[in-house]
Amino acid sequence: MPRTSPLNQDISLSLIKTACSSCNLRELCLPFGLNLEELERLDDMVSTRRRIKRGDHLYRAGEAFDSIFAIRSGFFKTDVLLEDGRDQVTGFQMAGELLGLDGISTEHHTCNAIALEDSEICSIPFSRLESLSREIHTLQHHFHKVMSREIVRDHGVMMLLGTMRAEERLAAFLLNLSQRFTARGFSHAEFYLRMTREEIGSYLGLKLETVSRAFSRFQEEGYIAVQQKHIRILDVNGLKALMNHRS
Amino acid sequence: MPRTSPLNQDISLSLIKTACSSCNLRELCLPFGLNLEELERLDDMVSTRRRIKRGDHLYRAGEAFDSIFAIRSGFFKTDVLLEDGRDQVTGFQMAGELLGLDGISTEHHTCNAIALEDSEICSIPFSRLESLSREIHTLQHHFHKVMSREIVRDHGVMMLLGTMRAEERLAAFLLNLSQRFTARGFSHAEFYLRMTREEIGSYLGLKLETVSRAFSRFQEEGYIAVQQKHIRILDVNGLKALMNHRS
DNA sequence: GCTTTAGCTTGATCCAAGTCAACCGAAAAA
DNA sequence: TTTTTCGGTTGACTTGGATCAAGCTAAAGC
Repeated sequence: MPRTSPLNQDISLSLIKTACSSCNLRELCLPFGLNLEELERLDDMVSTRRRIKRGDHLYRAGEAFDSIFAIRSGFFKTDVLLEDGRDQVTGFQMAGELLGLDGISTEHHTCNAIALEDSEICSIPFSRLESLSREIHTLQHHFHKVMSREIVRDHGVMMLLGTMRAEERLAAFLLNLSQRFTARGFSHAEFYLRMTREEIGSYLGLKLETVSRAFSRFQEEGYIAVQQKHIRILDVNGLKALMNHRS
Repeated sequence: MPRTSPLNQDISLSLIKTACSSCNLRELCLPFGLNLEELERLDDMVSTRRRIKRGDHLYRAGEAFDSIFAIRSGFFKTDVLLEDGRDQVTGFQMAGELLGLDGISTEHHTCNAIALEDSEICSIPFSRLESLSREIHTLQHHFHKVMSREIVRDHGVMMLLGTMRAEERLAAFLLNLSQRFTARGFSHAEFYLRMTREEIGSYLGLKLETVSRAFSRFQEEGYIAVQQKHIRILDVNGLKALMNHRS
C-alpha cells in the first residue's frame, strides 16, 4: 500500500514512493524485526518501486548486479541457461521474497528472473543495504538469515532432485506452495498455479508429461482436485504420507 | 602455519592459536582482501583451532549454531538426513572453504558435517563475525560474497541433478574437483578421492554401481585413469565435451 | 604372516520416467 | 464469431539407471 501520511498530500509522489514502514509484507520481508525509527531509515533506502509485466525479465543472467529486489506483489521464476541450450528453473518466488542474491558473488546476475504474472518489485541498492546493515544490527542479522535460508532451501531442492521419485517431488512441491500461500494469508487448500507444467517439470527435474500424469494420479487417489491451473488440496496427509514412505 | 612472531616464543600457545594473518589460505578464505591491521583484528576473533579426526562429526543436524568454521586442512562432507532414513550428501568441502552457513537461518545446524580425513578447522563465533563486519567493510562484503557463492554453487548442483545424465554428472564432478585442487596449488590432473563411490553417488543423485560403471567407461574412452581412489585426468577436453553435447 | 571386511567392479534383469505421438480444451487472435 | 495457438492430457513404446547378485581388491585387524 502507498504511504498515506496526512502531512504529505502529494499523491503522485506517494504512489511511486515505496514505504517499508507501511508495507503489509514487512513481517515476511527485509523489515522483519525492525523498530519504527529503523523502518524509516529503510524507507529511504528502498527508493524505487517498479512494475514488471507478465513475461518480462526483472534481470537477465550476465547483467551487472547492483541491487537486490523484494517482491511486493506478483510471482516470479528464476532460471539458468547452460551453453548447450538446456535450462532449468531454479526457483519460484512470491510476495515478500528476495530476488538477486546470487548476483552478489560475482557482481553479475547468474540467472534470469521472469515475472509469471504482472508484478511489483522494490529495488534495494546493495551497497546501501550493506552500509545500512553496518548501522542497524537487526537488519544485518536478518539479512544474513535470509541468505542462509536460501542455502537451506536449495539443499531441500537438492534432496528432492537427488532422492525422490516423481510423485514425491510433486507432492513436496504442492505442500511447499500451500505452506507459502498460507504464510501470506491465502487459502492453504485452494490456489492457482502461476506456472506451466513444463516449468514445474523443469524445476522438479521431470518432463511435463510426467508432471501431468502425477497430477492425474493424485486426482484419482483423491488427494487433490486439478483443473488446469486451479488446484484444490483435498487430503494434505495423503500427500505427506506419499513423501515419507520409502518404496 | 602457526604464528611465529619473534616476540612470542611460547610455542605451546602459538600452536593452538590460529592466525589468519599468517595462514596460507588467506587468499581463499575469509581474510581475502583485508589489510594488515584488519587481519590482526580477525586473528583476535578466530580464537580456536580444532582437530577433527577422520570419520568424526564437526557438527550434527539439530545442534545449536553459534559459529561457522573455516577448514584449515583436510576434507569434509555435509549431508542431510530425511525422517524416512534417506540421506544425501549436499557437498564436499576442502581447505579454505567455510562450513556451517546453513545454520544461520534457524540458529540450528541443518546438516551433518563429517571429516573425510584428519582435518583442522578454525572456529569463527558468528556474533563476533557480525560485529567485526559492521566495522570492517571489506570483511562484510567478502562474507556476503561467500554466502552468495554458496547459493550459486547450489544452483549448479540443482542444474546437474535436474538436467544431466549420469556420465555428465560425474564429468562435471571431476572437473570441479580438479579446478578446486588447482586453486590450492595441487595438480589439476592427478588426485586422490577422499570419498567413496557411494558418497559420490549420493551427491550426484546416482547409485554407487552407476558411478563405478561411469568411471570404467571414462577409463575405456581414455579420458581418465582410475585405480580405486587414485584419479588421473588424461583428457580434460574429452570430459568437457561430454558435458556440453546434448544427446 | 593370514583373515576379515569395506569398498569397488561387472553382469543380468527390471522398471520409472523419458520419448513420441495423437488429441483435447481454453484462451488469444483474427 | 471463427480460427489459431498454447498448454495440458493420455497412450504406446523405449531406455537409462536402479536393483539384485556375484566376485574381486586392498587395506585393516589379528
